[in-house]
Amino acid sequence: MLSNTEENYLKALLYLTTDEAGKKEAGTNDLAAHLGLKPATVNDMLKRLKEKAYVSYKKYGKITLTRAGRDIAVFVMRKHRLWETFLCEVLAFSWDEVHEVAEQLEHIQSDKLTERLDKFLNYPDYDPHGDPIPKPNGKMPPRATTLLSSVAIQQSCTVAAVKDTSSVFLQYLEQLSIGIGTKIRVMEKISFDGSVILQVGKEKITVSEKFANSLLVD
Amino acid sequence: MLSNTEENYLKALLYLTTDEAGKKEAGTNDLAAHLGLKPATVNDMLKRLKEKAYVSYKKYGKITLTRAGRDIAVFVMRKHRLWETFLCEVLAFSWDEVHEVAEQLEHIQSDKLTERLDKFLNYPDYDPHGDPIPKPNGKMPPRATTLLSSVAIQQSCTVAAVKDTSSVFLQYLEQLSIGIGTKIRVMEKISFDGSVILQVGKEKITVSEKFANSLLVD
DNA sequence: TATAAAAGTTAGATTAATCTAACTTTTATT
DNA sequence: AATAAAAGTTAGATTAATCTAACTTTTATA
Ligand SMILES: [Mn+2]
Ligand SMILES: [Mn+2]
Ligand SMILES: [Mn+2]
Ligand SMILES: [Mn+2]
Repeated sequence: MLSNTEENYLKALLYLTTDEAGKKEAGTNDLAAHLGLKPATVNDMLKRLKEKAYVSYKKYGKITLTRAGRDIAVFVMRKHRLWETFLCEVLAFSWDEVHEVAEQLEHIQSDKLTERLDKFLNYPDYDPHGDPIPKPNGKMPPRATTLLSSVAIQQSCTVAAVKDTSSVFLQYLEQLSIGIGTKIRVMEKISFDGSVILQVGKEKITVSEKFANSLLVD
Repeated sequence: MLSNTEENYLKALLYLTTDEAGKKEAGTNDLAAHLGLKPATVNDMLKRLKEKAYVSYKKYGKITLTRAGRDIAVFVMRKHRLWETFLCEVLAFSWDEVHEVAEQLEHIQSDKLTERLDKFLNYPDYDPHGDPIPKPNGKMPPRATTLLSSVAIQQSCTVAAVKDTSSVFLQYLEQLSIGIGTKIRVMEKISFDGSVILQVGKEKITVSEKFANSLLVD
């Protein structure tokens, strides 16, 4: 059985080598930065994970997850997102508070618990941030890919996910009464700095380009 | 912040030095046996816990929890029992399956989670085994103390708690349709071997002395 | 292409948690 | 009280996970 630490490495690798982080390959430094560790530390751990056949790489080369490694990482991600959903929907946590606790809960080892939790939550497809929750077979519901910034003027859309899950951003969204499912109409784009003027409910608000690049919509 | 391991030592000490285990004092060997470790290992850890002022003892002497140590142990126990209750009541686990998972969940660090869980469960006083759940202030609801074996003939009583939480016993109780709250009438006691004949619902059943010493009643 | 910068690796150290084997102190039994 | 047994401690080793400092390889750029 894997340690929490090993699971965290695999999860970080999954993140770094999938769409989310942009790139398809990950190196020692990327991992170290993502996990808040030193490259030397990561290098040691990678040797162990390679030994156990969870990752694959050659000296000085890029790192990829093996099938076994990816399966574990996906399962940890499944647990993380199910717990985040539980915390929000059942225990009334706000969406900026759940991540830290889910980081711990994702390591609880009990298949029965995971499956019962999934059932209790009525088999959700997305977590509170709009991220897809992997199914028991490892398949993922489709992830929204359209950025708010790419929506044409006068078009309407629905918030599907947040690309940035930092507390500051999530709390700002809260303040603007924007959440998953909120309808937004793009009114105007300012060429000068990329700002966008949106219609949200009865309110007209102006947001930055950075903001418009951090929201995914349908 | 304490490691899971340290929390387990403190919880074991709480158990060993309270009513439950009979004795009031605990030694290195007791602790080692209870935790499935070697005395040498426990000795090392005790030095660290003493250093951190969670336990108190002198060389070759008996060990006791300090106020700080006991507070932590009680809080871990609170979490353990709340999670067991959650697993049974909300996720439909049976009472012989919850302990193992609760052993993991009891170490999740989030006061907010604990308090929200308590609220969600409607502030339960007892866990699925009839053990009292400590309140946030550390106070415990009263624990049942009457053994089924001490109930007089022709007296009726209600099952309040199990003294033995092993799977075999819990599953046996299940099979006999006996759970917390079940009404039992003591019909007869066999002097030869201490067996007891009980009336449970419409059934008349005979149980061993060991059995009668493992159930607590009101 | 030569060299500097970035990325990755190795060596050596530290801390927590565990073990075995040997030793010391306390307690129980003759 | 003497001695045997039990309980507790110490010494020395191991493994996982981390670090710093120094070194090597790869990549970028002048
Ligand atoms: Mn984690
Ligand atoms: Mn999430
Ligand atoms: Mn535990
Ligand atoms: Mn219990």
